[in-house]
Amino acid sequence: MNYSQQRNCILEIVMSDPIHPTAEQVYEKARLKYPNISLGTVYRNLNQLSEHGILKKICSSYGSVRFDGRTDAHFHMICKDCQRVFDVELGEMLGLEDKLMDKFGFQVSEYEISIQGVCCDCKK
Amino acid sequence: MNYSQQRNCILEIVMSDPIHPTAEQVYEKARLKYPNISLGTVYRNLNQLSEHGILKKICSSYGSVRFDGRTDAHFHMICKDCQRVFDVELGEMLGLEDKLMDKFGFQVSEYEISIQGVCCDCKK
DNA sequence: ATACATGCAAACGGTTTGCAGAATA
DNA sequence: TATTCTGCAAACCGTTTGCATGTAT
Repeated sequence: MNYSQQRNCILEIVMSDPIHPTAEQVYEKARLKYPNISLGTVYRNLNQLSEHGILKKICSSYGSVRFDGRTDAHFHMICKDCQRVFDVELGEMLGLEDKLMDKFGFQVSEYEISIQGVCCDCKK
Repeated sequence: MNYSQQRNCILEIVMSDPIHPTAEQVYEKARLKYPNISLGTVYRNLNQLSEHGILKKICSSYGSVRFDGRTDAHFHMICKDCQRVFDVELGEMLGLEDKLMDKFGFQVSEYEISIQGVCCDCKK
């Protein structure tokens, strides 16, 4: 990958705020700095960054794919009302990989835990 | 929901074989019994059944949404090579819901654990 | 100079929807 | 009879891609 201003901007947008944005949301933010940036460029860069393991795709049942600047193992909680995605630390899952290898011979490379429910804000 | 032959057939297809089929795969199977069934009908029914909690949607990063006849809590392991989806029993996750409520006030309604990696068949 | 990235616009593919007619209650 | 469901086809929308131009190395 060569350097590009646009990709750098896109990466910063995703890394700097853990809102787990959609491509469209990244596009809107990127346009503040690069008014002519195209949605295609945003998609291309988000995908490239994911393929290089710099970002991670989050697939939720609600609409579009989201992108995550954190690539270490952690949970995601998705609120059914506001559809925000919250990070949760791993804790309980430590040791899981070994168990799956022992029992199934399944070599875990990454995982994604999506917990749906209602967050404390929306519950009010 | 009124009874319908097509919906019943669709439900049986998803329930009877834990392959976690896509809508397209359900469509192909349903056409064996109802050659004129439309893809729209398959989608409508899969979504209705999911909304009623009779089936569950599985969203994988690989292409289409998949459907699961099991609605109790369990893991999914997705092979990066063959893209098959395997069921794994819960085990380690028991107690998670209480922890999330205590710590975040987050009311879990359901969750989906997607573990990506390479299964023992594909590793060969 | 060469490879890579961009903006634009068109294409793609999975999914949804409007409609007229058929099946169910 | 009133409601729900179906098949069909068109629309939809998030995403990808081809192309000519611009930028990085």
